[in-house]
Amino acid sequence: MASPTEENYLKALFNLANSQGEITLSELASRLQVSLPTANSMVKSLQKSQWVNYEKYKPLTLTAEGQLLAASIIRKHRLTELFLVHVMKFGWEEVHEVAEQIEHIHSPKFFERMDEMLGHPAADPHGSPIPGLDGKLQQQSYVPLSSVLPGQKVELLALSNSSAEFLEFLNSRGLSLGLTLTVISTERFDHSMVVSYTDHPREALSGKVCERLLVCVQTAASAAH
Amino acid sequence: MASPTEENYLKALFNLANSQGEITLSELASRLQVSLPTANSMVKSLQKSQWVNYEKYKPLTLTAEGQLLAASIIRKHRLTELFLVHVMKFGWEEVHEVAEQIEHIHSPKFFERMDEMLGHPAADPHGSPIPGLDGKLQQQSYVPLSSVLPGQKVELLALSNSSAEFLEFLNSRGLSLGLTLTVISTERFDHSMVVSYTDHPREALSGKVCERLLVCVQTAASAAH
DNA sequence: TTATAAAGTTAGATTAATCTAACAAATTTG
DNA sequence: CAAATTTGTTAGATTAATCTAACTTTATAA
Repeated sequence: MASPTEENYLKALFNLANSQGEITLSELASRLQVSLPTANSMVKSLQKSQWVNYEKYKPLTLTAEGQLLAASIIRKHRLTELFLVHVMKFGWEEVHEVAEQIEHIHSPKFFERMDEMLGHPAADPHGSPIPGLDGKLQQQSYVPLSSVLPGQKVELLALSNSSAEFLEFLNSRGLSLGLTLTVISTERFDHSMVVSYTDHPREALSGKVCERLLVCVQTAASAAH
Repeated sequence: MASPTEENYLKALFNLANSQGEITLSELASRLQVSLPTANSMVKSLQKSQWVNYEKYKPLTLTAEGQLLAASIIRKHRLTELFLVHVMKFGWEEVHEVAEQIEHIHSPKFFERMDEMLGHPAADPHGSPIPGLDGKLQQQSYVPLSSVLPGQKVELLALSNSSAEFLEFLNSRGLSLGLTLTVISTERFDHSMVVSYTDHPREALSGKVCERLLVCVQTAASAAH
């Protein structure tokens, strides 16, 4: 069983690998705010547990087992964030710190219940995908609403930025995550768009707003569900 | 800030004090499943943090600060148990282990939200009181329904035993925590009772059931709310 | 009331996670 | 390509939480 500290190292390695490919010790150390020798000795001990492939002076990689474990922690983190926001009415800005703690709770059931209560979400509110139980990251296929062509139906799934004001604005227009939007027209002039959705047959959104709304173009598969 | 380990020592001391008065080192050690020297050195370090009064060979006591901290951890534990059962639909038997972990989460808001969502409960499902934010234990005034006289109005607040079968039985009769019951009559013969409550003007409950239902006799104050 | 048992203490070792100082390897660059 | 810089490693120390072994104090009881 990994300690919370070890779990943080695995998480950092997973995130670095998914954004940079090659992982160096110093990147790991600076990400975790520890000294190089500390990271070095921890990496050796993670190797002993078969979670990390380590050779002197070589870049670091996670083993298959390490990836699975890391993904499960990130899954717990992102589920927690969503749970705090949607079930417990936290603000987006407040959730990270708490989620950093709750992600280390050992209880499959606790997180499966969160998952159920949230309706098995595929991504967190910032558009970062939530790994499945198999540790696989569904590749995110979000695009900003601003890049969608007129006539298309899309699902609003995430926000690229979620300040309190922006959220209030969305509330005032009846916009919430999960909603299906149909693009009616776009305006070359200022990149504003007119869209329709539940109870809103014609709503104009500024270009700035459209860039911040992350959507998924509906496929046959996603529409069927 | 107390580590999770220190918090467990404080919690054990609080619980022992509330059930035994005098606390000896060996009681503490055996409660926490650690050796005497381990408990001894931890107690010294808790003394340094001003949470425990310690003198060689003397019984242990918590300082005022220590009591407050211990009560806050127990509060978090019991709120978590209730939250897991009522919001996340865990079974009573499953919650303890998870609550032992979650009680160490540092986030006042997280637990205040639980408290709100649960309607500021005064006791956990086993009738153990939940300390308030001030660390005070409201003295529990629960009595088994079986000891209530006919004509009295009571509030169902806890269960002395909560097996799955018992809970199913309660569900089948529309009985849930928080409900107000009026005792219509009691039967000398088998200690069964007839009570009325929402949508159930006349329900007979066996003596066994009545012993397991913990209720609070309504006062003017509690009824007003 | 002294001998034995129980409870508490001290000393010293271990493991995990961290650090600084000193050194070595690899990489960058003049 | 050799010098300088960056990166990685080793050695050795520290703190928290734990242990066993040995010893002391307090309590029990013959």
